[in-house]
Amino acid sequence: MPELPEIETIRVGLAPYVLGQTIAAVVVRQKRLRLPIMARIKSKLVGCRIESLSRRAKYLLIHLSHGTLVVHLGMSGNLFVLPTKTAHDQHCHFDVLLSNGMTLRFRDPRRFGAILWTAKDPLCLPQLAHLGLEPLGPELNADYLYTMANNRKVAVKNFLMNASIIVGVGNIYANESLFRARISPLRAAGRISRQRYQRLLRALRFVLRQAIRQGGSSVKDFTKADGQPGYFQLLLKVYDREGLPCRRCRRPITRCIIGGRSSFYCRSCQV
DNA sequence: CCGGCCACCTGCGGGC
DNA sequence: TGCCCGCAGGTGGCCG
Repeated sequence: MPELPEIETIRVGLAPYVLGQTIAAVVVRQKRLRLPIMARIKSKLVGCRIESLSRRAKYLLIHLSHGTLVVHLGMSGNLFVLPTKTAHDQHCHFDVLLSNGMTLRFRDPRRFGAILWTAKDPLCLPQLAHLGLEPLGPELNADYLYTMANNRKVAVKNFLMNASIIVGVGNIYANESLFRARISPLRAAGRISRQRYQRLLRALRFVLRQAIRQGGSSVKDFTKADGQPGYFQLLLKVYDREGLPCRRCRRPITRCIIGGRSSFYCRSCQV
């Protein structure tokens, strides 16, 4: 489900319900996520106030009056705000009960997500410390991509999804931005000109901003904090469109596996 | 250092 | 109807 636009949508959607609230209680039903929820996390959280929400890569950072709760949604995770006492199922692993009678709930069927807590700078956590640049941040430019790609033989799609280079780009938006930039996902990262990286960066930023504006994407089940579905899926040009006509040239969209992940592109438009 | 492969886990849809 | 297989938005460890 979640790439950068979905996390950003969740961050903005949760804010009005959780900011300024005090944590009254915490329920851990399943601590075995991709990384286990730390023992006695309740004692770290109860009594704290939620000060602000931010995002780094695909991690949501919940800044507390003492410490930071760091949430990653993996492949199937979601966060909702619901009235406390709302029924839960077997995938609702973690609840934060707030002083306003609402509960912040983490649900994740596949349990590839993670919930971390730190008293220190969360950007110093091992999971966050070595991440690449934010795609919408000011430090990133085409020269950076061109330089980092130098001599790399890996497919540009994998390069785009490499979080030590640039963060937040998952399978959907890698495919979509390469289509928009008219670059083949199979092309070696080191065989792309500076000018085409400029084009790719513009396409990536356009696609991400558009998805954020539309309230996030999802193939199946993405819903925003208020339970409304995201609508970006209506705008997908290539992802999950194998055999369907290219929106630009009408030839069928090709699917192939790159780096173990399904990839979609137009063999005519993308070179 | 780089790149390819695999594991982690559950659910769903398609084919037989 | 029901079973089995392949596949799914991410990350990171291991190995050559």
